[in-house]
Amino acid sequence: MKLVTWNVNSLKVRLPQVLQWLEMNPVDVLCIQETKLTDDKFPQAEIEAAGYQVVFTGQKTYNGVAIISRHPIEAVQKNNPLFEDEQQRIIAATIAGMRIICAYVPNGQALDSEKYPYKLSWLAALRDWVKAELEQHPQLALLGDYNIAPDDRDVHDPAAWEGMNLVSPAERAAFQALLDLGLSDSFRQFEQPEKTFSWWDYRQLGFRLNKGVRIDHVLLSKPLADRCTSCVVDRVPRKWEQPSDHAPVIATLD
DNA sequence: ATGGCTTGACATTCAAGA
Repeated sequence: MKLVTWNVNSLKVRLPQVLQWLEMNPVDVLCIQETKLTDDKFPQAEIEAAGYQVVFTGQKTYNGVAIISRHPIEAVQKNNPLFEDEQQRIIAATIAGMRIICAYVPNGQALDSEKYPYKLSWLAALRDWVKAELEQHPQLALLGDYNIAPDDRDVHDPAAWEGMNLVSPAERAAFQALLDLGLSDSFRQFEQPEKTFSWWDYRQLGFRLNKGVRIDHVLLSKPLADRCTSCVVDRVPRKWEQPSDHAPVIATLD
């Protein structure tokens, strides 16, 4: 069982790469973020033609999330019922007995931006909702772009980033609060190469110089974490022409 | 030096991303 998260930064631009990647990597569940498409423009037929089911919720220009699955998709929930939000950032569904939550956490922009308190309250509401979901679905996976680098190991230059958006103590505490629900950062269940990241800036040769951050995560509840045999970042599509600035993160379960 | 890419939109510059 392979569960994947990938921020595609516009599905309109990236659809050929998503289909190419799925052909090379026949996964069970692919959660994507930043589709940037209203639902009437979503390429459902193309994804179904590739042998997958898909559910999605989007809006114009910003945000938008989808779950692509090889298995039947049931009990779809769009957005957090505990948090009124016009921004389309969450879609959840039950697939193969697992509760799958695909989340695009607000970026926050900067600590003095009005988007930063929005990010923190959004994360607090996510925690409350995931807690309730866990009580109903012990087998739960929370995949997405968290816009949080949980640890200094997850930042190419921790000194330069200290106290900044993505690494601030309040954001890291919000991430820890999710782990405290009993979730496991599947990437850290295993020995990993140093300086493994999931996002690199388009500018200033960010990818070539590996100036990145690890902000895309697969969190697993205990029953799923116990079945997890690996979690890796696939850097291959980041090297393609006109890539997303994020790479897919793949968790494999027995 | 807030620059440097990339995407999308009531575009022909601006907002937003991270």
